[in-house]
Amino acid sequence: MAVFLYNSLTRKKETFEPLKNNLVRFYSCGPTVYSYQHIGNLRTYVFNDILKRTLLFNGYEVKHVMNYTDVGHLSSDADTGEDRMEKAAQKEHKSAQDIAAFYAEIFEKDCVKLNIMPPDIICRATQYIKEQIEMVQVLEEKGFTYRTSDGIYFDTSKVEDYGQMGQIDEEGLEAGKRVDIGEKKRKTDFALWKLSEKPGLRQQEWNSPWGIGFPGWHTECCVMSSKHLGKQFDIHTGGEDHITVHHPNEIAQAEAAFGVKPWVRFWLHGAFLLFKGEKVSKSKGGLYTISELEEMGFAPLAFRYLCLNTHYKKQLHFSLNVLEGAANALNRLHNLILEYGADPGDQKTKSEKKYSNEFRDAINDDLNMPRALSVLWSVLRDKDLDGPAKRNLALKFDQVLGLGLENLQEKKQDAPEDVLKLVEEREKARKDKNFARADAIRDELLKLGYSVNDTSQGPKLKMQNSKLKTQN
RNA sequence: GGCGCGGUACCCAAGUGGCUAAGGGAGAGGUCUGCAAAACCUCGAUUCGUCGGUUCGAAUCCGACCCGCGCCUCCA
Repeated sequence: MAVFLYNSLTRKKETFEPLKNNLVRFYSCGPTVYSYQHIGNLRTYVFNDILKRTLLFNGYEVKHVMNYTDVGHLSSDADTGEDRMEKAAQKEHKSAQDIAAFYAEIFEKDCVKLNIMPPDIICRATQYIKEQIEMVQVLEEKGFTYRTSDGIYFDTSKVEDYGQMGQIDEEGLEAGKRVDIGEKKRKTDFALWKLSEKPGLRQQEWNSPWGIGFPGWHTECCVMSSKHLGKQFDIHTGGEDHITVHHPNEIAQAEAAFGVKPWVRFWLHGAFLLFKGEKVSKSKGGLYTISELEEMGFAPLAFRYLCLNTHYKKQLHFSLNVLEGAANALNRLHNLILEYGADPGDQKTKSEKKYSNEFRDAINDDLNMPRALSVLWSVLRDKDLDGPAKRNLALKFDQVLGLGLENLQEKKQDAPEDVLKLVEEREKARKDKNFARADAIRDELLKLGYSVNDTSQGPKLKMQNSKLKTQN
């Protein structure tokens, strides 16, 4: 069964096959670690994760590399403006290194909460300065660069099909109108090495053949990916904003430096998450972090469910309303799985095979998770399957969905003493048919954050997820 | 201005030429329950932004128009 993926490079859905045997070499553009990652950023990493899990599900081996940008990402793609790491360091009175470490750690914790599998290798731009300089030297030797007073630039006119992926028509670019292109020859040219204006002021600067300075943003991905994945590899991903600037620039310089074409076979891009009808930019602020959602009583995996419910290439209109819907669905899913219990019977029925195939077809069709979820719900509704069989299938599907079905456990025993005491008291009241008292205790427990459900096996205590009633 | 995406029920969202237009959430009714909760059952679009066209047949293809959004500044 083949995996079909939409390739931004060809703008078509193509059959995926690795270049080398069974190994998929996969690079994803990571965050610039100068601030918190909001749920919009995180959506992209959920997308990376389902791609990776789908490949693993299909029996491929995956080598996944991701970077942290911790230098040189300027506040403008016109190659002007401040270095965002430097700016954040100044603002928070910390070293750039500390800023990077601090926000990287938070990002990693958020990924764990979202069940995002960690990359095999994480690399930081500042640890590959030497290699970046070497790459610029290669480009210089091959005649792809020119020098201005503030740095070394890549000459995009030397590349025949520059910007193919972004369908860039240089005449049509508005950049020249809105942004000073400085001494660049063309709007599309980009910095490979920026010289420090006054050496000694920046926290992060290095010596180079051209003078003290720092690397341009686009070089790091080429250098780090080739170091760990080779000079040609299978998949490169990122957010949809990279289709027009960052990735065309990477392609141009990598193909120029390495002499390979295509440098990367498949380019996949995740669509943005929108809030209140528009995209949320960090500069405007105002989009939630995972921690903030947790404070509102939402489980992080509810957000993952929400991401899965929309195809990755389609923009997702986020609201607390919609998140609550996802939280309810996930809750129900968890309840069902808990009810089914373990103990799998091993005989495979016909319908189990049918559902497995349907699921695989869905995920292999350009990661169609909404359809995959639909298959899951069909399984849970099927009258001909018993509990353990349903649970079995659900757990299998969850290898890709990552909704935490495997480690579900009743959460009850860790309730505080006084809560347990109230539950006991309530049971006594119920036995005495003192239902008024029993109901009063139930209300009391609810205020303490616990709900009690009476079942044939006695009362079940549940931590109450304070769910927001509708806002937005 | 250049490039691109989308408009499917109260909400989110699959489906891109042909069986009854997936699925989830919310809602309504019912079973169970001392009452709840959970679970289960039943009911929700003769219709897919609008208007034309192609076709035996279109939500799906073509054209025009209306609306919303993204990238080309920051950002995933």
